[in-house]
Amino acid sequence: MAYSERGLAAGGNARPIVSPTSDEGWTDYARSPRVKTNRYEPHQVVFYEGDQADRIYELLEGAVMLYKLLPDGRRQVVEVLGANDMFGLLASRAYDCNAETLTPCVIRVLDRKDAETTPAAQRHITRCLLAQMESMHEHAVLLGRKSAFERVSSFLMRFVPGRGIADCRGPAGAGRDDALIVLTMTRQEIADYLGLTIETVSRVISDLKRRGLIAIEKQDRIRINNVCGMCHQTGAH
Amino acid sequence: MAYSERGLAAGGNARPIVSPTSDEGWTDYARSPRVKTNRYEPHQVVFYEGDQADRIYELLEGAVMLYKLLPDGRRQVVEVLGANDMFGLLASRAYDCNAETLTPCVIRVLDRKDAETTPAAQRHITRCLLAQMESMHEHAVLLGRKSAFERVSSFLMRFVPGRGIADCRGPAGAGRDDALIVLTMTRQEIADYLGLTIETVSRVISDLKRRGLIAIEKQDRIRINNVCGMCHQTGAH
DNA sequence: CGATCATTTGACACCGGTCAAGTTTTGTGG
DNA sequence: CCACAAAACTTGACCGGTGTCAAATGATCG
Repeated sequence: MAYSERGLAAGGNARPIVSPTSDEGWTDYARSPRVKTNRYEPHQVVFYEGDQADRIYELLEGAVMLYKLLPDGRRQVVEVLGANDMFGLLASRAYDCNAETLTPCVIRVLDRKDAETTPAAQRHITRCLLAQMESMHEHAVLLGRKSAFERVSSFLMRFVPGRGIADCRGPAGAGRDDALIVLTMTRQEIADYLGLTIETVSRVISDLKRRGLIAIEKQDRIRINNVCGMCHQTGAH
Repeated sequence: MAYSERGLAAGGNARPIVSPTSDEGWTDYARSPRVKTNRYEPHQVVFYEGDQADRIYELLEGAVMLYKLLPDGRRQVVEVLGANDMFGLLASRAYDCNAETLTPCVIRVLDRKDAETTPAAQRHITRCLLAQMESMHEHAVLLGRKSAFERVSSFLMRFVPGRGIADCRGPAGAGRDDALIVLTMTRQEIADYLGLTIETVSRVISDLKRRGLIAIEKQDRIRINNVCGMCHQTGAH
């Protein structure tokens, strides 16, 4: 039995594990006997590309990345998922990606057949897919058309809530316009997500620091000193 | 009234316009009074990014591309769709891409609300989304990690049915292993799809020709002389 | 405090972009 | 069917942004 399964079986601690954003009776689903909720450690593999795909997953807490490998070892992280995202969804019999946690995670595991035959589940899944599809489109632009600077800037802006989107309301008040973001990915993971090398990511971050746009408080805690200024580095404005 | 709408309103010609691959009563949907079927010319815009998204589209015949633009004019084609694909699906209120026909097309136009409330439509939409998501993952690998040669080779292999997939059965018979493919995209569109410039696409194609892997019969008709050989240029083997 | 791993920095090479001709193909009108 | 113009594509020369390889520095954890 995997650690993650024991984790909850034993788990007497009362932390709620039901998704807060339940829409239209979706969480009724969780009452099914075939639904389990598991805890995962950081950097634990949820499934491998090619595995028989008879389960689908709902990420309740934490962050998960999906990635694909080329035979020579090149890796591309194709999606980074957050709370309430679903994954392991597919058209074919086998998963098309590897799924690995970035942080400690709480993940609900559903039987694929159940999910496919429950209308409420269907709606929820479709909604997730639509949102993920939009992210993929945006990411295709990043991978196909943006420079290394723009890629890293776009990546950092992802973590500033409410900013950098189409209708960005600009800085909240007058004066300073900064934000602290906490990275859950290593430089290597960021590089594999942005289609760059680790060295290039590192160089761009150092350069942004040198130019005063950001400050590195800890390796994984970055302060953006001028959110608006950073936004103009993304290529989207 | 747009040309495309008149096209069918007047259209007395008896060409069948119902999708051949109807699953589980999905085509019942087409009987709704709010469903129209339109014809489009090549390079006609179906909708623009930012347009109010109250319709969804089902491509019955032809090919459509979805693309996004950056403010400075850089373009990324994010998806190339074929018969039975659906598009204009979204999470948000406005389309996130531009949609433009590549060839003459027959497109069924559905009311978004209708589609959202019809279970059979839901299933069909979800199925399309799942297939499109897998393509997007594959394309992210191409954009993020493949060389220009690998990108163009992968692109060409897309058009050889049954080959280049995971379980490629290899050449059908003994002896020659060639295939003729007909491109529906210009070099510029291919470049914008593959995240390259038109010059690089042209150079790679010329090089493949020089090395005898392909032959250009007409600008848009390319013969792959050695499908297996081409496949090994894609980076996937 | 030392070992290990992650990250940064430097030097250099090369792939693919840019700019600028050519050349071929397509379309139009006579 | 031909002549011409416009568009699409190809080719060449050059350069710059990223990748590669190697070493130094910094973080983490026993």
